[in-house]
Amino acid sequence: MAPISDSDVERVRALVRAIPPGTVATYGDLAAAAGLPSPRIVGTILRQDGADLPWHRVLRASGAPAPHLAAEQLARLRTEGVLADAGRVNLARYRATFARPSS
DNA sequence: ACTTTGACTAGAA
DNA sequence: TTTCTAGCCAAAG
Repeated sequence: MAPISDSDVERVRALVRAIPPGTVATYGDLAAAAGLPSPRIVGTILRQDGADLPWHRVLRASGAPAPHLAAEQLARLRTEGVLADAGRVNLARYRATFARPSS
């Protein structure tokens, strides 16, 4: 399968940077907006090149963060006004909207 | 070249 | 509601 191109990486990085403070996005949202075939790719990219991004605004589809990041991530979100209930954010309320490769 | 891993998800149980 | 399963797909071993 096609390796992740540099342009894909940059596209995802730009999208993450574009998530407004106080809002969040899911891996699936980013994958769709970047035109990637699977949300896993977004995780792979953030693992490799996400250290300098506001990665704490990226959640799973359930509204909960990835398990190994939960503590740190929820703490950071709290400081920008994103409140989590029982370890999960109310996506209906905080989710940022993305322009997708339109039809 | 093959197998396992992982910052995922939707659907079933 | 939660946990489990199957599908996913690039990277790492």
